[in-house]
Amino acid sequence: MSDPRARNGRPTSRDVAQDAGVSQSTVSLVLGGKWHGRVSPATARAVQETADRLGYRPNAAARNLRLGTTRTVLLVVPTLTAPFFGSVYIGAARVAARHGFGIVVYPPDDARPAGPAGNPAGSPFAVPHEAIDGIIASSMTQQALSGFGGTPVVMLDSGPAAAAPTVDFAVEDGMRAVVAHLAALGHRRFGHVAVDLDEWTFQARGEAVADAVAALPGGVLDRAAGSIDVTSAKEAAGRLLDRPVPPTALICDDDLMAAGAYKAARARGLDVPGDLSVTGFDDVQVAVAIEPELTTVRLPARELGEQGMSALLDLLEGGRPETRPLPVELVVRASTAPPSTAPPRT
Amino acid sequence: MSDPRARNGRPTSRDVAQDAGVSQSTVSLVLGGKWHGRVSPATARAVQETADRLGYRPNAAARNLRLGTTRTVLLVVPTLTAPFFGSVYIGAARVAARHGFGIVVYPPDDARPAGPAGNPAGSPFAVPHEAIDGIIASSMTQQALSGFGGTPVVMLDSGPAAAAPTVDFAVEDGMRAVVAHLAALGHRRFGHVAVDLDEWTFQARGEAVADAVAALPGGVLDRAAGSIDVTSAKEAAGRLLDRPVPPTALICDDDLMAAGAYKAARARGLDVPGDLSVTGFDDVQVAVAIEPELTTVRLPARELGEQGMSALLDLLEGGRPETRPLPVELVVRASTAPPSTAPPRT
DNA sequence: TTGTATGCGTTATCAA
DNA sequence: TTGATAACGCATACAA
Repeated sequence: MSDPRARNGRPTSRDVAQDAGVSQSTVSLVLGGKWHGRVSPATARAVQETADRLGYRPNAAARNLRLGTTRTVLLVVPTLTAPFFGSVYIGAARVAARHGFGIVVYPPDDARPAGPAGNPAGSPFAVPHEAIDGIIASSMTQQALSGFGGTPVVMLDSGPAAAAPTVDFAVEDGMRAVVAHLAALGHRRFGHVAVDLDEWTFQARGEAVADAVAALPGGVLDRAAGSIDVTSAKEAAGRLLDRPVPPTALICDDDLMAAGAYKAARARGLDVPGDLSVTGFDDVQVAVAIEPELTTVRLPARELGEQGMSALLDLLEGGRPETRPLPVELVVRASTAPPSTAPPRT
Repeated sequence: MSDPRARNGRPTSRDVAQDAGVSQSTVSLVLGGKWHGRVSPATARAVQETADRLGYRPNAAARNLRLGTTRTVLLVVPTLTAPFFGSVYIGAARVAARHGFGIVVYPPDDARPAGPAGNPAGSPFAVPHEAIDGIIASSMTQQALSGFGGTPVVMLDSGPAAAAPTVDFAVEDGMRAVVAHLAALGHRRFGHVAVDLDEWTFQARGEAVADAVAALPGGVLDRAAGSIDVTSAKEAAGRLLDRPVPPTALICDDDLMAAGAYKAARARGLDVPGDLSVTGFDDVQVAVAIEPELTTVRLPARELGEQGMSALLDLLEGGRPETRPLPVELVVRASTAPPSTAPPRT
């Protein structure tokens, strides 16, 4: 016997064929939906019925092997604990569904499978071992991209310098809009609460803030970095607030960090926005959960997913997808106001 | 020619064999890591080198077909926009990795693929068509479970009545602890801001609150339902607060809803916790992002994922996994205090 | 209208 | 120590 595995209880198309008294190819034809004019309606109906009765479900591995395609793409995201990526998924899944594709999500997080037992780590087996046609990688560092082999990849929110087709946000526009808004309110002394991650989007945000403030007569910028959580952001914001001449506005790289900035302000008896203006970035749920509601930059996450999937589809068909940065939108809410001390007159 | 598809540029083990001047089975042995004592070290090294040089990656579909197993399980979650499920994933992925399994996430959300083009909707092809060994379904309604065919399933947070092995939280204990905490503070008039979803966990929460309040001398309970978002929760809480005799404590089914309750209170000039106590459930990020920080019930999400994966592994090996509800923990923070008006003395 | 034969790329058995 | 060979389940070209 050369059959090493326990024969799974699942019926095969052969079983269906046998039970229905037809050949396996007929079953394949019928269940594949391409029997019209090739199989008699009566036979087709019979086959369909036996398949249902037996609870037949095609073996995906066999089908994939035969077809050479899985109509499945992998969405790789840096984390699942940020609601942002849920929206990216929804956008991508919608477009995918329209083309008969499925999407699975693969968050590297901290727990990568080691590959099938018995294989040395670092072997080609160590990468996600699902059968997929392509990959959409969102907001990853460049180095995280290694190991995808020859699989077609579209990168999201990873900057124009990426080694693959990419869809980006116009984050620079967003930061410029933030600074302009704050400047119009009268602010000149800014603090940038930055994310301490080596990803394009945060670097771009940082540079845009620096440039915009530098271009502002009398503008001065201070900066502190932290990780994307409330406590770390509170500390970073606190450092800025404790300077001899503190900023009158805190520009945060992320909405959650803005919540931390609120806390730093409150701990120092500062009112937001009366004594300190605060802005966020992303416009996720938390922006309207905190009080006062946050002035922030809305990132069209769903659209990012849509465009990313479209680009990948294009790529899979041999095209060379071209994309433009997605426009972002400043959402002014209640966390920004004129500074309490008059700005220095020039 | 019976090869309908474009031969993908990817090298096969045959290519490697040819290039290395050995047979395909030798390549398989070497790359499979089981060549010790069966292939000469020199040959093994040569094969390994050619494989690397050619960038060989094994075809997952073929391997899956041959092995009859994919060492991949599907984690099905109701949504990806709630950070809770990110933690569930991490837990499951950790356990999976230890056993050489991978996990992909499948959020049904609103965008299901329609199945390969040409197949009638509702056919067996309409389900997630990846090749997987098992399914972990978290916090789903019972009906969403249909269509999984004969694939082994473990359900998470879906109640003991589920038609499959299940891992649950002791949510009733959590709600009892909340009511006890509030009662000890002196509260007697409670409002339950409930989630308007037909999932076990919310039903259990509602019943536990009702029972606990009923068991409390002088306890009265009011109730309003809404969806899991700030605005809806604010409205629901507002309805409770506008009663002729409003509650002195609002028990929310979810942390995000508690944020909405804060807003309803603030809109009515009520101080939290001075005039109104508020509690949440889940203990996700937002609980410490809002002010005052939220008294809530911590759900060990990661552990849920771990236990779920362990149970599935057990199931896949033919076992009958037994699990106990996971203990939850009341986390007292700053949103609860004695009621401002003395409780009615009995 | 239906059945037979073939191959997808891999792993495992067996013979050399 | 190595190579030929079969089989996994399916979709298709082709023959009947």
